[in-house]
Amino acid sequence: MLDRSELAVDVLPAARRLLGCTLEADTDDGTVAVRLVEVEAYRGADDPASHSYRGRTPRNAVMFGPAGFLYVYFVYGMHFCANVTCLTDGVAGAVLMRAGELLTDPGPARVRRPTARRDADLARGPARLASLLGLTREDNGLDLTDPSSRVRLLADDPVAADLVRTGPRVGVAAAAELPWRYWVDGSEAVSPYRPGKVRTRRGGAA
DNA sequence: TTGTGGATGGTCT
DNA sequence: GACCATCCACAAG
Repeated sequence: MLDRSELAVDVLPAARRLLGCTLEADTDDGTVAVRLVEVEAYRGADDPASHSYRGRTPRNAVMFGPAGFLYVYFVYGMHFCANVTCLTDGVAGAVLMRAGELLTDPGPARVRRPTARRDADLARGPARLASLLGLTREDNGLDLTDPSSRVRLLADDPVAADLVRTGPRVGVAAAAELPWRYWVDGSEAVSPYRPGKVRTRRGGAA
C-alpha cells in the first residue's frame, strides 16, 4: 500500500509520486488494476481551476480532509472523475487521475468498456479510467491506503525522472498556464492534448 | 486519419 | 440558469 504520509504533502510532489503507482479496484467483473501514467494537480485557495477554490461545499468536502482518500465527482451530466486527496486535514488539495495502463487480464476490463478499440484506450482519459474501475459517487471518501477498501493505491517504484513530462492541464480554462499536469513519456494511454475550452454554447444567437 | 459538435444533469451563483 | 477537470459518433479528406 502507498503510505498516507507520502501524500500528505503539497499537490505537485504528490502528483509526481502517484505516477507509476497502481490503482486497484474490486469490481463485479473481477479485480481490475491500472498503472497511473497521467495525473493533474489541483489545490484549493490559490488555484481558480480547483473545485475547492471557492471554499468548502458538500460536494468537495473530501478534498478538505486528510490525504489518501478518494474524491469522486460527476461531470458533464454523464461522467465520473476520480481524485486522490493530498495535503493535510483542513487544507484542500487533490490529484486527478487522468489515465492508466491496464495491468490485469484484459477480459474483465473489456467487459466493462466494450467500446475500447485498443487496450491502451481502456483507461485513457479520466472518465474512462473511473468507468473501468467502476468508480462512482458511492466510492467518494474511500480510504485508498486501507487494504480492506474496495479501491486501493499500491506503491510501486517511482517513474524515472527522465521519463516524467509536465505541461498545462487539459480542458481547464482557469490558470491554464500552470504546468500542473504530469505524464509518463511514451505511454500510449496518455490522453491526447486538447486546448482548454473553446466555449460554444448552444443556441448562441449573436 | 483527423476534426467537429451533441449529449446530459449536478452544482453553485 | 450558466457552467462544467468529458466522451463518442459521425462526417470529411
